[in-house]
Amino acid sequence: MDYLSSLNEPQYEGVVNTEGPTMIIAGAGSGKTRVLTYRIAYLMQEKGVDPFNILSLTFTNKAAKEMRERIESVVGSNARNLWMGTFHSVFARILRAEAGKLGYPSNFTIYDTDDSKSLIRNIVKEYGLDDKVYKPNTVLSRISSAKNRLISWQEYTTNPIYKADDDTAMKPEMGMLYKAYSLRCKKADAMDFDDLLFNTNVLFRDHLDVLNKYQHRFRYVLVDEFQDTNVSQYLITKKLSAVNQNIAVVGDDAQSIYAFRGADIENILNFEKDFPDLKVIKLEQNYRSTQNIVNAANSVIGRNKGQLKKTVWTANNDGNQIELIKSVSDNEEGRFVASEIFEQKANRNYKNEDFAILYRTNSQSRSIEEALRKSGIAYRIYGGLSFYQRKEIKDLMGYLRFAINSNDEQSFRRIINLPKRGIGPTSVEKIVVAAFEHDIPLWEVLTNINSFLPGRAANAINDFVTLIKSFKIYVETKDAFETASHIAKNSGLLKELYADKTIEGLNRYENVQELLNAIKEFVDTPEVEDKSLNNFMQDIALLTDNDKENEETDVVTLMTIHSAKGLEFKNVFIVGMEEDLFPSQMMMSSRADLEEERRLFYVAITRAKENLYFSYALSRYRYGRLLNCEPSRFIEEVDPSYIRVNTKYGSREQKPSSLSPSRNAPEVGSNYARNLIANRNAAPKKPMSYHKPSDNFTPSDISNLKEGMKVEHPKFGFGKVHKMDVEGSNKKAKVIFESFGEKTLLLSFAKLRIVE
DNA sequence: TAAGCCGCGTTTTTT
DNA sequence: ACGCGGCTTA
Repeated sequence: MDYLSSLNEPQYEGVVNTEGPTMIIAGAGSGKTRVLTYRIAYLMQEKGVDPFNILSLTFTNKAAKEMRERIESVVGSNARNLWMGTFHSVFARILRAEAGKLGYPSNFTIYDTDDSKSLIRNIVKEYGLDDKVYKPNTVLSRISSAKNRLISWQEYTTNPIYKADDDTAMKPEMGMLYKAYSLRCKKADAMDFDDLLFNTNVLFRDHLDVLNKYQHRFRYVLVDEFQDTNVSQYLITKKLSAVNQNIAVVGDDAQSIYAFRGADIENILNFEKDFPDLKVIKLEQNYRSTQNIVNAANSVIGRNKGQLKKTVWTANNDGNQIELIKSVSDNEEGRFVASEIFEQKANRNYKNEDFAILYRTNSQSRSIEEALRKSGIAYRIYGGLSFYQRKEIKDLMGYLRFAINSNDEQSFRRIINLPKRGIGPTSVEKIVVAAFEHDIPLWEVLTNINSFLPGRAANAINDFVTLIKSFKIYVETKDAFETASHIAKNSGLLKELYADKTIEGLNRYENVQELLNAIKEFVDTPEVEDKSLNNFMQDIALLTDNDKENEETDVVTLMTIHSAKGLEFKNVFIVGMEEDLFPSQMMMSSRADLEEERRLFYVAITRAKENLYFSYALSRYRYGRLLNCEPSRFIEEVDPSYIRVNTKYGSREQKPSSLSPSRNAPEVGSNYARNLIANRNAAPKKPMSYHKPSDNFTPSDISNLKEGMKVEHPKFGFGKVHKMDVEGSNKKAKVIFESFGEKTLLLSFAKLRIVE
């Protein structure tokens, strides 16, 4: 095993210490992936473990794929037989195999977030609830967090604790919605993302024989990015390794950035309790970055209170200081970044692939993208609107999904009147309600439509059913590509797209072709045995754009910091370093959240190997408005000795003072003209601007808040506290603002300053 | 049922 | 800015 000689002491421990529970705390750049790969290789080669008995769980498909490739380069093609993938994909696979035990068909549909939200929207409407109170996002995240803590709807609706919480939050119907949502998913033979984990827990809880089978199959369990697991995920891995106890988790609490998704740092503490003879290994030497970068990162993360003890150090060179680039606008920021890349490529022989531009939100990519394009620098954007989220793709996928699972309500709603066949929302609602009230599957209602919906619409439905039946025959007898192209043609989707000769229309047509190409590729892959559409569709909801192969490789990478986790680049630009953008305004409510933002900052810094840039702009477009920005507090949090101000890009431009429509005269009566006039005539709106970051706006102040106090809110201005609700952890205050009237503010979120 | 107009909200990250 | 949903009208 010559590769073992390249490891340092703790790394070596992490590789060869294969028996019993192990926790590897791995600092950024400490060779974590290396340890994981070698550990698996070691298991296979030295311990003779069958790859079939090794389960390795990651959070992104990309990470899984990368690791598989790295292992393959050590142990060869046998690596293909490893159980390796994201939690969601691995357990979706197991759930399909065991679906019958839970009362699902094995071809159940996986609802993506859009499906979930639109289902919630429908339910809220059906129950006549206020959709401003019960916003799909809010409802879904409440349901999601319940599921991630393994709280079923049955428990949620009977346990008064949750009811009390929801009452305080003025959302008393939440439990009812959770129930209705769950029943509707079940009825549609569908699981959402959280169900994949929740139902795996149910499966292992209620079917000990099944649990037993997988406990023995997975003799070794490895979990990457352990700090990002939620309770639901943790319990699955704990159960699976209960017999053999061979569980290895690898993580870094300093890089936990998915608390918003239910990730629970407590898991690290619980792990020590649940596996008392745990072996803890710390990887603290950073091989990735320069001294300067490592030190800067340490100076940032040191500000967080709750971190495990760990000292990340490096033996690498000092390297350059972080360069701070100031610009006047988001567009200028883009230009500066582009010209710096251009220059560095020329002077220091870097290639495009040596650069990454990281930002907090996907929407920030626009200005950067424009600048790169103008400079002729090849780039690739990760994330954003996924290929699979585009309307035309979702439409075709809707047909494919429905042909496979004809009880899938969301697909049904999407395609039933597409192209138009004279079936409106009224008929659709009647059908869905009929299925629910008679407690029969949707498809059964559709195939017997005459007894439920007499009249004109019934004929149209019957035609639709005949069409779908003909598709189902294809699904049963032909391969995925033949089926999909048949459906694309005969559904009328392709024809409709083809008729659209606008640029967007052509794009959409091409996108559909691209999907068909992907299916063709799937069918032509020799290793794929089952070439049915059914098989192709299995995990498609779990795929994201990031998982597609990229043709061009020498490109600058643009991505959010979240997607950059686990990656490294020689040169990294962290752009949009502005207060309220990064750290995000949304996150500024409590200290716990600020600490998560800080960890995110830490992740961003530690992606860089050689050179790091911070960039901020003094103004930025958002919602079509030019907003004033201030430098992020994070810039000041870095020990100043590691930063220098870049003077090359001293701004020559004037900061734009107002939004000036630089287009041709708008058509009279057009939406644009209307908005323009509306904006001009709008009340003397104060220019919407980011408020100054001020210690006066911290949550600590508001704990002293009392009725009758005069307060200031960064957005609503001055007001008087009318009423306080202090129930549970959700403290709320009703405030009457001078210019905005009465608002109820959740105090843990509100930025209030007590005036007097 | 379809088309057209109007008004509203956007909250950040991913499986 | 932009898209979506709701509402009105043909």
